[in-house]
Amino acid sequence: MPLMDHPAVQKFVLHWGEMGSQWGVNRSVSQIHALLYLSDRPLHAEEIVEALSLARSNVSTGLKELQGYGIVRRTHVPGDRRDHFVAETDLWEMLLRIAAERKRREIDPTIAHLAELAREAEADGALPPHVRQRIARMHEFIGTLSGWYEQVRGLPKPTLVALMKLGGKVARFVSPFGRKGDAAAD
Amino acid sequence: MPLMDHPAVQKFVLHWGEMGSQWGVNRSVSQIHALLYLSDRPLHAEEIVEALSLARSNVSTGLKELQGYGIVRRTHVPGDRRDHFVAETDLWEMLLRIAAERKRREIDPTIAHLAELAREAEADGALPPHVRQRIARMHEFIGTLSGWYEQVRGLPKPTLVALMKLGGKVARFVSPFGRKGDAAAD
DNA sequence: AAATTCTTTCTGTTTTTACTGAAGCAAGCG
DNA sequence: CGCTTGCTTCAGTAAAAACAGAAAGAATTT
Repeated sequence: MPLMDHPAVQKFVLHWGEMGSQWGVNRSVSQIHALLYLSDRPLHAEEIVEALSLARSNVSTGLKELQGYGIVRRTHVPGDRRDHFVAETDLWEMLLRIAAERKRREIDPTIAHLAELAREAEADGALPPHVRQRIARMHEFIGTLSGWYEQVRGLPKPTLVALMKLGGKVARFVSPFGRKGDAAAD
Repeated sequence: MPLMDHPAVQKFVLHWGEMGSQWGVNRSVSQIHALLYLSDRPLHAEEIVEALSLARSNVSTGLKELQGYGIVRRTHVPGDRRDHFVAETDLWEMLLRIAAERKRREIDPTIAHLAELAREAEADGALPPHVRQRIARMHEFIGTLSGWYEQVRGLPKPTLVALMKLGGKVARFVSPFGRKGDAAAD
């Protein structure tokens, strides 16, 4: 029984496609991803074509994109020449990879661009000081976020999970003036 | 001298517009936002029209959207009937508000949808167990992230900044006997 | 190496989204 | 009031993105 025949699968895939498009990801791409996520075995392109009623070419492009994000990978099924595909099922891993790739594609170039702009702004005497300052602030801000991500991405998953569960409580480890090591657990 | 006459401003606005569209935000909307961010005084719609060469109606819609995100607000300039607009300049505040709004619009409905799906999946005997499990896992995962956000958003800004600067080092509070990749190095 | 099977790339079409200009509406002013 | 000014909504148009089908390109088999 094909996966898509289950109403729950159908709905999941449709919603995931919607979500994607709200975040700047092509709807077909996120649908393919959703389908693979719910599959417990590697699928080949033709199966995806049938499940989602997409053109073969479209599926090919979509798979490439997903592989670019590192959340889908090709595998081989013994005795079958066709490429098969599986999605990352560890959701932390998935999130971190998507984040990494979007950072690489969008954030890093933005930081570079802002750095360049900040340099130019420095040289431009006619530029109002507040503009210079706001560009610099944005540059710094995005840089800080980016640096934070770089650090967090390297943490072992159990640590991430623990931190997340801790939520706002981590705040007690940091006090505006105090020492960072002041761990007053309750 | 109009803001947009400065090359740095021009470039900033264009790049910000690009960025926006990659994240599912209308290019005009993010351009308007960029312009207001760089302005040190409230602008009225007509000024934005001229600066960005957009239709008046378009600017009106864009401003409404930005107000919806809570990152632009209307002000009144004494002796002028027209509405004027200023952008939030505190970047933390900006980020948190955008996050809050996107959560409200996209994440919360998704969680609700997943909850509904999970219920249905429970009842559907024909549904393969691994599908049930993966839907449940996704539901839980997004719920956890969402809960984390709710906690973090409430923290005072200096605390946020401190935590961010601390980066991966917060890990030592949660896994005292650090593991691979853990930020053991000072 | 010819034929088959599978994948990717390319081009034209469709669909969606963004945008404009006009019309409608509201508020303040003469 | 009725006129002016400013804002929003709406409908048609333009631009952009997504998509399908055809053609080309690899790889494998015979």
